[in-house]
Amino acid sequence: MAEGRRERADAARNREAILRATEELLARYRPEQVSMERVAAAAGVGKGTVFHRFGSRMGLMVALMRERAYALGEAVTNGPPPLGPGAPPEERLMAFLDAVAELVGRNKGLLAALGHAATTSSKSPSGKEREDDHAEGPPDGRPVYQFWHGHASELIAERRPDLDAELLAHILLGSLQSEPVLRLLERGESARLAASLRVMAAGILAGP
Amino acid sequence: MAEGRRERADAARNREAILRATEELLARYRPEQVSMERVAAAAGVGKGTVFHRFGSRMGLMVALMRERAYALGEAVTNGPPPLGPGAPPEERLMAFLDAVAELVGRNKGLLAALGHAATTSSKSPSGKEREDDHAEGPPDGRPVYQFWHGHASELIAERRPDLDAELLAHILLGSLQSEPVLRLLERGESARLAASLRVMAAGILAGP
DNA sequence: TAGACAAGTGGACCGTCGGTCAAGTACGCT
DNA sequence: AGCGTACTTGACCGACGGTCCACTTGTCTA
Repeated sequence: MAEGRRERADAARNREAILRATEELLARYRPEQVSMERVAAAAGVGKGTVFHRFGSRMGLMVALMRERAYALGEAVTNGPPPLGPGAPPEERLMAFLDAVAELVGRNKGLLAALGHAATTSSKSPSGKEREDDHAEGPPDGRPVYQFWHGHASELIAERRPDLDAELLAHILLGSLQSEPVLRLLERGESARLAASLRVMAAGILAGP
Repeated sequence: MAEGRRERADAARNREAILRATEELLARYRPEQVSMERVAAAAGVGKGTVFHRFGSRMGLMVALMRERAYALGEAVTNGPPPLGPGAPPEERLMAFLDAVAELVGRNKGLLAALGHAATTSSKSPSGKEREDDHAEGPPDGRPVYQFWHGHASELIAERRPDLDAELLAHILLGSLQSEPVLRLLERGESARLAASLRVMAAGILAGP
């Protein structure tokens, strides 16, 4: 891949400005109050530019999420144990859940915005696909959630092949999208979440 | 409570028509495509009537949810074991999770719509509160989710007072709001969900 | 350095949404 | 029958996500 020519300098500058503006607005206001128009205004560009760059509200949020999740993705695939390869599955899963809880805790608004974007924009009329190239994100090009889910799923399956690892991983990770849990995170209690996730993971992995 | 006079006949008829229309639309279309205007048209009433009766989109969805959850609420508080009082906590929790998974499975669209309503309507400008009286729902007047959470939470705490029962209950129940899990339910795999919820619950309740 | 062409930009515009409201309608009580 | 009031209605509102296209600007070539 990686076809086509380089990105123009002004375009890159604007992309950055939009991302940073979204970040700041998301930190200051509730996600549904962060409209694309407000983002554009805060970034000092026209609304059309935002859509040109990111395609849709969903696209913007995903791009921001990828950026945030990049380091974790790297650590998981290439980093040192216990997050990276090498440690036993249960330790890797625990470490991973800790890291995810902490990451989500530091980015409370974004997860909610992603959820909001997912339900709000019932796919743009034309199924355009932007933001596929030049993507920061997990090492491969897959969306953040799928990467996380795949990882957790594999770790569970490795230790307990008798269980429904895919679904269990969804349940574990799904809690991060639940409103009450998000509210908790907003009050800075991500350590409490991590502890409970560890309890659940331990319960699952404790074998027959 | 229960003050004021009785509900007028035409009002009751319309309330019923609106509820049934919402039900049908939710079964046939994705939640974000079920607009209040469409509901009104399908029910054969004006849009204003829908808002007069239910206050907001959220109010409508909550009313529908209450109606659906009424039987479960009854069974849990007054019914026979293992769902009702009498059985040991772990059995009650298992039975409850089974029942919830099945209920949610039969009402896929509604949960998603509730989530959508929660993020979409950032509370109506005037904080009106309708639908507080004449509410079917769990025996008390509390919203469905709070009732469910309270119940699961108590059962966990009863068996494992050393754990963070509140949070664990949120995580368990929160999975029902997660998109991937909802998609699974849409494909009729509620038994699979129930099984995995049992695994998690067992994992939590086992031990010291 | 000139100039040409693609890439990028901006904001008026569109359809739709959730929600409001004032004016009209009809129920139920006496 | 007649009255008060609860109920109904649809035009209306502001805001949203998303589109469009005339216009500007960066960059590549000669």
